[in-house]
Amino acid sequence: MKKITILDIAKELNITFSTVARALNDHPAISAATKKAVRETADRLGYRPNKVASSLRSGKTKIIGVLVPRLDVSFFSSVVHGIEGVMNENGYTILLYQSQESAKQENKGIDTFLRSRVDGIIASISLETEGAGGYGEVKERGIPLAFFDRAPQALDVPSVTIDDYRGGFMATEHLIKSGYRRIVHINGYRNMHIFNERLRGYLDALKQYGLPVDENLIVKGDFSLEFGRHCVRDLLAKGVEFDAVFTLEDFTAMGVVQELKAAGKRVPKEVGVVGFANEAFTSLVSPTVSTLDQRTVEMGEEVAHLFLKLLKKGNYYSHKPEKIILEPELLIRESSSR
Amino acid sequence: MKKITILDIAKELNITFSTVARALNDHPAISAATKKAVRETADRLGYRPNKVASSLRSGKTKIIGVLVPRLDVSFFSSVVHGIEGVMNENGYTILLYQSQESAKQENKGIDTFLRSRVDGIIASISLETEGAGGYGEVKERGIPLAFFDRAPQALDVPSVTIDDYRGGFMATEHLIKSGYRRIVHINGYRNMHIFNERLRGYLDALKQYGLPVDENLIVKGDFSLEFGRHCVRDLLAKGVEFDAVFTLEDFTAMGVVQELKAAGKRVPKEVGVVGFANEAFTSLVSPTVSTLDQRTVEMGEEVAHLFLKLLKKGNYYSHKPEKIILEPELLIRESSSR
DNA sequence: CTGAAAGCGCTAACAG
DNA sequence: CTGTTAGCGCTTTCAG
Repeated sequence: MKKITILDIAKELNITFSTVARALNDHPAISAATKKAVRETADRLGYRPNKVASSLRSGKTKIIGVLVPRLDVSFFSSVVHGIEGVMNENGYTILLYQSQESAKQENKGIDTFLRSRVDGIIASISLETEGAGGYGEVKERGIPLAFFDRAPQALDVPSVTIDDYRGGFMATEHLIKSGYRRIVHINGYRNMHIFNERLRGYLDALKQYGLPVDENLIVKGDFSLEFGRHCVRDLLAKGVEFDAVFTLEDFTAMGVVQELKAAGKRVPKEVGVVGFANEAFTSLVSPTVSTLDQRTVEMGEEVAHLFLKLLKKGNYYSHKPEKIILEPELLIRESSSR
Repeated sequence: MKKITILDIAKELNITFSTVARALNDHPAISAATKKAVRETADRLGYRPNKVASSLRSGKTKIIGVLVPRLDVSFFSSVVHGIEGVMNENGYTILLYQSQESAKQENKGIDTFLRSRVDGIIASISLETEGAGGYGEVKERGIPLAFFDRAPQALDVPSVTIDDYRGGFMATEHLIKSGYRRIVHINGYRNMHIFNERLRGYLDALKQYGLPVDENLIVKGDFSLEFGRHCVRDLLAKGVEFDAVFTLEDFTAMGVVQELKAAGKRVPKEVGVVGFANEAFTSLVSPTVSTLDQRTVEMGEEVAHLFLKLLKKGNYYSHKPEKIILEPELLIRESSSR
């Protein structure tokens, strides 16, 4: 199939290609008759505008780069689902890249986006990213940039996050109010802001309710179901007394529940458990697991809207970066209800 | 920040831009000294090659369009994870589009990809797609195209799917061998090939083991946890006798288990249940739910590899389309073990 | 209302 | 080994 360009349409109609271009772009200074004729022959010939050419000329690609750690984590795929939905409605397409939680791979992604001349980048940083990572250059170049959930503190750009401090606080407060006193908190060993915030919420809740902070109850490690099981085994083996566990995310919480069951501890009767993320399984397992909802799809839609709003304003970096903070929702389920 | 082009580098070094271009592309006929000088000034000036320009000129974008129903379904996000990983290693970037299960939206996606001059398209069709949908044109235009999981039967192009017939057969056979006799099958009301295949597997297994086909035991509808519950309620209300349920996917199976429990039926003692998809929750709930694993990440990697292999061969459509069929894995868990 | 012409930044053939 | 030249298919001024 021969590639059809505006020149072919022009020849067909004995007009110039610039008239064709204008007709196709619905330029006001073109007669309705010409427009109609152009559109008809365009359809007849199977013409498809070449976005590559128009991008080169106009300097706009109508493409947004989306850089996330990994798409097989439901949190991220849900957010991307939200972003794509909104961007698509507004005429943008998504160029997708996964950092696989690696800073090096993340920088490759940024480089690819820069070469691809995306109109902007929406990202959530990898676990390895330090400081602003490779995003400093993006901002310096004046390319619109926004973050969701995992935003680098070192860079002052728009973002949409949830209030992780509140999340940590709410989870802990809820456990305290339910009568639990020795609350273990399993956090990540990485120095990531959102993790630190959840920890800070945990600590402040203890403080506010007059409970002592016991370093033995604060565990750091990677997050996984297996790590949750490991923590419980370890705590029990060490003879550390505890009556509740608040974890950084749900799979760890699930591991905690499983291992507690295996050790003959009743949940929530003897030990209360609260996770984080509202993974699908938390409402299906038994006992159902209390957790914090992170409003994933909404987060994606919000960051897309914020981004579009700023794009329209023009001069993306001339305004004070807006930072939207969503309130997490505490879902009290069986694992912490006694 | 001024945009740096090869011309700026050329001026800086008092050579022509074509030498710069060749140096950057590591052309053999350029002296090592020139290459070094060019690379250094490129770095110093913060040069980023413009992919838009090179795509326009070369006719290759190094972009693959990936069109999936929705990314908030873990099956699809896992496959896309696999596709992106492999494509990325091979220098391709992913342009992402969601059909949201709508044929109209799917055609918009195809149109966008065509305009974007993607080097190829990997897709899984929407529930609404009839015949070849908008993909016929893609093939006619000679643009490389491959499908995973949901491939239109009307179009003879490469694909990677699982053997849904085998899946249906294995699930049913397993239930029969476990002593279940009156096996309900909950299928979708849509006329989708992979669903029909699972049904065919179910029917053939019954036949092979000499069990009668009872139309009352075959239910069609949408798939969701709620629909699973509804089916069980309905069957019980109608007084239909059954001792096992094989569902089209896992959420329906979960609903079945929940409703059976609510009705005082013991799973798997009185009723066996087998799902499809191996969603994360199936191994975490109680009883754990037997299901068929669809090898999602592998499916993504396979389709990407197949695609790349064909791209390299050139003349994408001159070979007989390869159709890779992966064997599903039956995961026998508590819900069907008695 | 339409035409002419320049150029976005690069690739690649042809010359030397 | 390096330079010259001609586009890729569009957008966008400037003319008429």
